[in-house]
Amino acid sequence: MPESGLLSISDFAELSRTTRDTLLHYDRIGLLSPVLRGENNYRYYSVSQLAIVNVIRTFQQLGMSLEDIAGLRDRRTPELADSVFKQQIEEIDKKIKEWVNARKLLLTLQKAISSVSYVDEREITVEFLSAEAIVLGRLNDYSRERSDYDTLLSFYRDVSNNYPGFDLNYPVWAMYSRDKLERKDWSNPDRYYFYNPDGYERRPASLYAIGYKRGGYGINSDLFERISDYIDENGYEISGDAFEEYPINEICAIDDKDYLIRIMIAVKKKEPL
Amino acid sequence: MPESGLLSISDFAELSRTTRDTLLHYDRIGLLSPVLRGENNYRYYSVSQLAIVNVIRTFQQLGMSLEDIAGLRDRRTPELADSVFKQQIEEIDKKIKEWVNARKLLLTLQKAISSVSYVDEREITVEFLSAEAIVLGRLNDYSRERSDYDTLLSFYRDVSNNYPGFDLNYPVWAMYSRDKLERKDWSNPDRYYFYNPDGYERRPASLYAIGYKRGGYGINSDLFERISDYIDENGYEISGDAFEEYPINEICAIDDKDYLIRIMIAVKKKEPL
DNA sequence: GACCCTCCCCTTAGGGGAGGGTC
DNA sequence: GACCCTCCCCTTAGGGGAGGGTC
Repeated sequence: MPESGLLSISDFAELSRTTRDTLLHYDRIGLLSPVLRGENNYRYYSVSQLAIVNVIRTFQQLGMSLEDIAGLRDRRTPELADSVFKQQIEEIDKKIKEWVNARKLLLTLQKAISSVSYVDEREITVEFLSAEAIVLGRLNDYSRERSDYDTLLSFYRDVSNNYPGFDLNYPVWAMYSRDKLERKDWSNPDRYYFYNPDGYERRPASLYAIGYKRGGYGINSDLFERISDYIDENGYEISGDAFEEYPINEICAIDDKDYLIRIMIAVKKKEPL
Repeated sequence: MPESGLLSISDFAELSRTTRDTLLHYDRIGLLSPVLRGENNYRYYSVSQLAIVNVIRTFQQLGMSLEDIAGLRDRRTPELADSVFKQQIEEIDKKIKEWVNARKLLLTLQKAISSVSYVDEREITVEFLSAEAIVLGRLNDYSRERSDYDTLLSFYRDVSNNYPGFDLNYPVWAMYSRDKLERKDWSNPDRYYFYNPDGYERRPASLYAIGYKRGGYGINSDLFERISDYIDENGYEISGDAFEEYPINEICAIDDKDYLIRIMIAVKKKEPL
């Protein structure tokens, strides 16, 4: 017969927002046992054990193993608890930062996709785009690197070494500099970049001539030609760099025929002579 | 011989901030395989696979199983990715809220402990305390409940039902109402409460006569007497409710002889006649 | 010497029954 | 009928070798 104020295992599980199984496990490993076993061998927990479960659960959330938690329990003093709680708070602040970063990544990926949900690939348009924060690599050195892939690899290594705080989570795109474009040379990108809300550089605010094309990586010269012709024929001139991106890529498409390339060339209206 | 721009498994692990073992596991279960196997059977990854690993890792962080992630990969389209990313962002917002709540709990527990690190238990003091947010229970009904424990249990059930948003993570303390104190009746607490930064009620700002005592739960009348005598002898009078707490309790002490009870009685200076 | 391969065994924190007793 | 018990088997995401080949 349960004493007054004692809780059966299921009632205790409900109030502590855990499961019966979890409490059985805690009892088995000796982490938290009921204050009383009835004559029927039933487990009875006291209300004051609720506070203990909550601390256990919070420490678990933080990635601590039940073994380590039991270790802390056996050595607990006000001084130890004070310092552990302070450390845990710092851990939580780190976790929150990680989640904020993960959120920024997902938002960037999602914005890339939704930005092209109503695109007509046949059209070239001229639009004003506001500045976007990016991480921009060094000038690619094709005299030293064997291929596009090697320059890309150098970019990753560079960012990895020079920006230890930055996750390299974001898909990487290619920039072509203005003078190259004016020579109609779009053979090799000059720099790599990726969008990142914490980046120090900017894809500048400007008018951009924007064109799209379906297909896998690498085959872009025809699209450059189309946009270039459009610029010439519509009274614009190149006024800055070009940015080449794949808003639809292997992350959200299986077949590379479905990939979508977008090239944006900074332009301005030609001054009348 | 590796082709240009391809990465060995260890290099790829380093750049993608995972481990070799993890990549071996992904390959074994068919989640992510290298683009190429060398003639020596070595695994070679391409740089564009980095973006994939990052998405996998982010989904994993969110608690998705590798099996589910592989399922998404096999059905991926821009539309699906768009909606999954949006859902994930909402998940992250929930997680962040959970961490913020865990942080508040730890901070409350830590503040309770550090508030008594330099306490002299023999002294009664009178101090001004500012208001603190609390969750305050209904008036305890001792005609219906069998014991202290039952009233406490009712409190938990009440809060659990009426404040579904609130975690019941915080240790619960006891309030004694003013009129009871004036009759020097400190037999049973009138309400229970716990500190919670989101609570709607307040422990009011006031002068409080504060006393401490070592020992386990329940034996408090001698401390009430001491504080009451101090109030009478030093020209104060009771001006509000009393709050009874155990800043040192089973969470941070093993032996209940080390527990520390604190009673705070709201007082004011007696008006001269 | 540093790196790669394929087995194969091990772990944490429970969840899911089966088979039988208790309120 | 709802709840409790014990026993036993199962899972996910890798980590840790051992034993042998490759750069």
